[in-house]
Amino acid sequence: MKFGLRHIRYFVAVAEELHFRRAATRLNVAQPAISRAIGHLESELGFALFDRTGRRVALTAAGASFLVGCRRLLTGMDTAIDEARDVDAGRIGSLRVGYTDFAISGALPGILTEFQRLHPGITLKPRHGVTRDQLIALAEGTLDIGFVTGPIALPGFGQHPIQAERLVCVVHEGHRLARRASIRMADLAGEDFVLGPARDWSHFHQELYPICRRAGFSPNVVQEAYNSAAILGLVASRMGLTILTESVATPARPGLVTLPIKGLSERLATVAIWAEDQPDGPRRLFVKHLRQR
Amino acid sequence: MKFGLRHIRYFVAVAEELHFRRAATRLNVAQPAISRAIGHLESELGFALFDRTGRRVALTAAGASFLVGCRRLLTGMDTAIDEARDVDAGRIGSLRVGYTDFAISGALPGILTEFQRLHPGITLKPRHGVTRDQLIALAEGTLDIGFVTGPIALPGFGQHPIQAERLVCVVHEGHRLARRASIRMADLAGEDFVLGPARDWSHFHQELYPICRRAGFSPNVVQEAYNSAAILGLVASRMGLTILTESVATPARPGLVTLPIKGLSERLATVAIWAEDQPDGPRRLFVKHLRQR
DNA sequence: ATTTCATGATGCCGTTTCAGTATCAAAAGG
DNA sequence: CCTTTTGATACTGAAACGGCATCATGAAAT
Repeated sequence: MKFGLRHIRYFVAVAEELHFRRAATRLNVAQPAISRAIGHLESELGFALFDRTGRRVALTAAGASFLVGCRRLLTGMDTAIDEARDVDAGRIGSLRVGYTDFAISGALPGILTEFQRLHPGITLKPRHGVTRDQLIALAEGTLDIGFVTGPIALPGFGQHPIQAERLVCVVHEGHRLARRASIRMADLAGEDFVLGPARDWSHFHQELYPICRRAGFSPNVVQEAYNSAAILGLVASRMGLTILTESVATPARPGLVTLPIKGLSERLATVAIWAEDQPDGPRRLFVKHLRQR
Repeated sequence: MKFGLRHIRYFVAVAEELHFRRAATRLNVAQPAISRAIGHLESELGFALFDRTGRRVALTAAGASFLVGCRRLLTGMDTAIDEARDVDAGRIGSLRVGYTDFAISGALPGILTEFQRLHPGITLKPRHGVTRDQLIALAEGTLDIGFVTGPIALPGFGQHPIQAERLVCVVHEGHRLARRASIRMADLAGEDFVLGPARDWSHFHQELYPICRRAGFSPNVVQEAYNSAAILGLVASRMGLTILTESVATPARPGLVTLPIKGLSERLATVAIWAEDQPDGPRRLFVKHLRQR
């Protein structure tokens, strides 16, 4: 097999035109080049592709068979290139997206849905994880992008702000504060708190504790629960109250009352974050999508 | 796309070895040729196929995608060539085979069955036709090979004898000759004959009439029927008697008696025949098969 | 830390391949 | 019989390609 794609292309052109000169014109090449290429191809293959009887050019049976193979070959070549190009540009591939309880209750579902619509070739692989675990996974390369509680100050990571939500207080309906239209942080001094575990929810705690301290107390945690749904369940079970973001607490649940907190300017930020030294395929498109929102 | 199959082959080799030098060795070329070919391919494609970080060579995501396309391409190329070669050699294709009533009752079914078993890639297309029509179809190129009543003397046609069958007489069971163990041609003088039409069965008639003349009579044809089954039906209906070959008459039918003819040395020859100026694909194999029987 | 080794990239040169121009030969058409 | 059309061939210059020698760099060994 001592011939190249060039021979194949010439052969297909001649087979379609059944005319050497027209094929040459179509290929922007002189006619002798075609004659030689076809001749070479035939001698390499060991059988004739065309019947040149007089000035009539016709495919032989073997030529007709070879033609379908060659067409498949050329289109296969094109699609192989296009697909590889798509993979290179990140338009095809998979993207592992981490999320926290706070992120998944906010803007993230909309972001993912819209991205999926724009880039159906990319398989999104969402996985739950607290901020700390996500940061580790990003650095290890087992996660492509994380949605975590911010702010984060780490070198080598790219970021984009997603949301900054007001904190609200959630109490059970029998609680002494349940009838109030709003509260102040100072009202919560001495109350029993239900929170996420300090180790896993460290970023949330780092936001919450200074706020409490400024209001003159330190939260008295009587129960730890491992996700926001469990926290709300324990609050409804009258184990205590909690502080969460608006979007987590907002879907009203029976037995629970959500109270806005007056005089509290702090908001809980959620940021998208990624490791800049990791190879970026679909991630680039995703970040671009975030920035264009 | 300014690259050839050579680049593809080199790329696949490097992708499989993940090592430029080993790939070069495998391809029996020097290592710089590989470096340049891959470099050229990458610059043509516009994206990297390999990550060359240090002395480690790894496929990029795009390279991995391109690799599967390239493998498909190469195997596709090989099968395209093999298939075309098979078509050229006549191992794949179709063969239009004509047959007469005499041929299809004799050796032909066995020949076709055996050929089909040996060459499953060839589609046999049997079609019925009297000798004259088959010869015309052969000359026109609408038939590849004919099984006709011989002998034929025509230039430009190849032939091969298939069978030479004894002629027998068929009478109805009530006929005056029905009890005889055998007859002679002279016994048939004055009898009513049922034969195929003179126009279509001309070759058969050309054999039969001289025989009758030599026996001292000319057959008195009272009915013409358009195939051997119809002839036998009319004989059974007591319209007359007929003369056919052994294999046509042998499957005994109720109401009919087959009589050997003594002193008759002539046999009815069936020959395979083909037009030598027609392109021969599967026909060559078929003729070879006939000659090897 | 320094040396050594392995490995891919690059410069240079001779060979091969390839395309363009001009021309030929054969067949179809008038 | 002459003209036109069309594929094949000869020759020439350019581009592609491969091999040799060498360089640059990163990993392993001391």
